[in-house]
Amino acid sequence: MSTRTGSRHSRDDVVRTAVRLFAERGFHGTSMRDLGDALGLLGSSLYAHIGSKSELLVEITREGAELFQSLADKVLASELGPEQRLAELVAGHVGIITDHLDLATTLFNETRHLPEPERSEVVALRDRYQDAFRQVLADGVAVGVFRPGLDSRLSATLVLSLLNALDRWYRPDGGATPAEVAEELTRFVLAGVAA
Amino acid sequence: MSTRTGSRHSRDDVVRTAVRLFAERGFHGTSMRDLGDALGLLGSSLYAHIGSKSELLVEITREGAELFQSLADKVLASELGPEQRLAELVAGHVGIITDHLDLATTLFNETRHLPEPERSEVVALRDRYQDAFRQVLADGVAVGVFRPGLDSRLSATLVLSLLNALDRWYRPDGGATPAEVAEELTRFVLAGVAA
DNA sequence: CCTACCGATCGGTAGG
DNA sequence: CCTACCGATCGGTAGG
Repeated sequence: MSTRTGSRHSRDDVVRTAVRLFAERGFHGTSMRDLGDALGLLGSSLYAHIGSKSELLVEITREGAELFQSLADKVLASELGPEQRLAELVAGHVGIITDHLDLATTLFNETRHLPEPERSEVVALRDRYQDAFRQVLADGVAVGVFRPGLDSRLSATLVLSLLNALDRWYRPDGGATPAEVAEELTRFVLAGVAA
Repeated sequence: MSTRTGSRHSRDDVVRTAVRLFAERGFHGTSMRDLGDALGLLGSSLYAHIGSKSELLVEITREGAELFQSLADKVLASELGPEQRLAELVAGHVGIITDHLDLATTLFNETRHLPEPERSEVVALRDRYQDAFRQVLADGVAVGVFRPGLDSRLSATLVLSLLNALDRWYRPDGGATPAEVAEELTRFVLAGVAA
């Protein structure tokens, strides 16, 4: 429904529309003609803006992975204690997903369809991110605010399981605001690891 | 690596191989020729056993959804209290995923690619299953074993977020046995809803 | 289960 | 960004 007359699209328009379609139908479920249709041009015309279909996926997943990585860097550089750090990670994570729902969905579901070496790079970023959670949990155990004997690796996996599933059920027009969701998730997570 | 000489495949061989490939590469990332290759025959030969590619996905997702539904039916028919019911649901859910990993992965990731009306049917089964969790949580609040004021709908979503993510990280050759995973998940879930 | 195909669609390019 | 294509691959069928 965008104005057609005289409207040329930017490369960014193409990327943003690709994020939406990849999230809705999957990478292999979206053809370049689908993407062109959504923008009001031919599939072949997309190649004036991009080099290839997989380039789009690379760009999208990398951008998503970097959002999470920036959050971890910020929290780890802070002066907060383990409990506050965990709460900041949870709230920040929820914020990224609620603000960039299609980006997160595409990152979580389509990373496996990335070509190498980009797939391995995104997986490595994800592992680094998960390790930030593991570190914060281990620190909390060490200073006694989290349960003694807690398996920090497994617990990081469980916390991220909870957080990453958000893209599967959170909808902006749903009952809860992002802040309410973050609060509820924080409560659940802290209960799960509390001393 | 199956014996090739004189070996004809059953329809079930085709379905089981499809589950594996759909889990690994996704429905749209798996061609009928891929599937034939994995079985040692031509893509076109598959049509001696099945009617269509989407029929395979329908059968696979329906089978998966029914496993979970059977669990819910069994637990709801039991004489257990809410806490024990929740523990049985968690343990049973973990058992289904660890015993049928590719089936669960395909159910969770590929349901959206189902044709209608089958997609809606599977979604309805999933909603019924989720409602079993919601009911058990609400009962537990009513009798005082779960936290007063707990939002049973949201909590059911969170519990299932935790459980369904299992297919993303559980590996049979990983560090933890299914029983250990179930125990850890039960602990985490019960902590999250405890009074 | 293979041979021999089918029309449709795929990602992508040359040239303007 | 369109016109006019390309070879490759898609799901699927007829006939044996």
